[in-house]
Amino acid sequence: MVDVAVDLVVLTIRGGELCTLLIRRGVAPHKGRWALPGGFVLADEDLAAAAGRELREETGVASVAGHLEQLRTYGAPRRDPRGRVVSVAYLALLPDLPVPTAGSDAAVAHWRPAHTATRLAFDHDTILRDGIERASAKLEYTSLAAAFCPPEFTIAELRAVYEAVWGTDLDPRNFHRKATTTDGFVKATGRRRAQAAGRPAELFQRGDAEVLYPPLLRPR
Amino acid sequence: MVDVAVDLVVLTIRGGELCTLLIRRGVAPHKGRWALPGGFVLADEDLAAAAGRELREETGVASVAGHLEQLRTYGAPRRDPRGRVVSVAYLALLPDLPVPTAGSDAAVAHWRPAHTATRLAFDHDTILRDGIERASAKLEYTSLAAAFCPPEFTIAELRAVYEAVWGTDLDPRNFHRKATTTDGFVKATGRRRAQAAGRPAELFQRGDAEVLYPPLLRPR
DNA sequence: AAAATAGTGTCTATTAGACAGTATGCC
DNA sequence: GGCATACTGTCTAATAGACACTATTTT
Repeated sequence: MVDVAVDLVVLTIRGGELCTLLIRRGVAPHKGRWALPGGFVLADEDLAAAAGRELREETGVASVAGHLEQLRTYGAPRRDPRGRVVSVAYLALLPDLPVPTAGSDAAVAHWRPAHTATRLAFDHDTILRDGIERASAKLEYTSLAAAFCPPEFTIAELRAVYEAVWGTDLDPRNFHRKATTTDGFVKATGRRRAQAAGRPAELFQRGDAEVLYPPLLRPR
Repeated sequence: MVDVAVDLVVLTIRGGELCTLLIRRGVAPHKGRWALPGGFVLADEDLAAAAGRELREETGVASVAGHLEQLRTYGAPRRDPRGRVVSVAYLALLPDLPVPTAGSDAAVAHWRPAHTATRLAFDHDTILRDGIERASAKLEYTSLAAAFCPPEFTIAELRAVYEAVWGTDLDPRNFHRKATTTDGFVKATGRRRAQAAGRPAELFQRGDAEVLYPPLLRPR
């Protein structure tokens, strides 16, 4: 008999950088260390429901926008000094929210750059790494990048998602062509949005396709 | 507090068909139904170790050849009528073995066609479906197809893996070119193997690359 | 007009898909 | 020789990457 927890890798794009939600632990073990948000699964609760509940409690997000999927399960016998805890990690992708750190929990959540976040509690370094790698891979062959964007977004915003997650620059012209011609990726709204300067960009919504074919591969 | 189990989606190619290892349950619940092999994780046992142990017990395979990876965790509150059981599913890919059903367990394992296997115990229909989908997807962008083959194999055998898993025919000439020119996919041994008829095929080993770039995409 | 950002068009290299043709074995 | 399978070469269409150029806004 073991305890089952869910841990959350919550990713968003803030200021052109991939960020993850971390909480500072107020109690032992690993008191004072940064950790992924999470908690124990309730007696009669589904795993995905527990992940959604923790996400709401930590971020205040209804999670209607964005995306939540199971990442991987971590169950090394001594990963938690309190005893045997098997943790089912979930990956959440969210648009940059106006209320990112409003936690009803005692511990307040903070956004931290995801690529450099390290020395986390438990095995959360590994879980975070796995989450970033999953997100990077899924941007290639799914339309999931739009989960980082508000309901209506410009092609430049969509490109910024790829650039932040992959840590590379992409050619704006070629990206525009790929995004707008790949079937089901984005849907034109006809509306436009004015920037600080320059020609106003057309606004798009997420398309119907889950899978991009052909995929949008990372440059090697 | 819940029980944690591992369930195994064990896949191989037999007679040009994708097959999965199933056991007939001898005890309630779901007595007499077909089910994925699996069992409970021991008190101080790592999840991957438990999966490897179950694989050995059910198949007698040392699992040195082949491939074993975590698939996904299934934890719906009422998925097991005995109580709360969270199951961490693993996916194993094996070459067609001379001793496939030698089980030291009371229940004997049998190979069954994977694509048509259905009406399994618990939520094992879903787990098997997810395992097949994972294998199909990973053939596209990894060199994992070789895990289905013996240490030395012909390009035709490698192609048969793709055709069995994807359920499609591939052009032998184009596949040969793709397999032999994609960096790190296969390594020539210089040896040949005589068939029943026709020119003997060159024997290859698995290459160093984990990831295929560019990928070998399923036809749509 | 200058600057800035959005978007289109064009050229080239690479790759996938179709398939003719050649190589090398067994009967 | 006939047949079967392995392998190579060639043509064409689609796609990615590089980048010139046009469009539409603010200052």
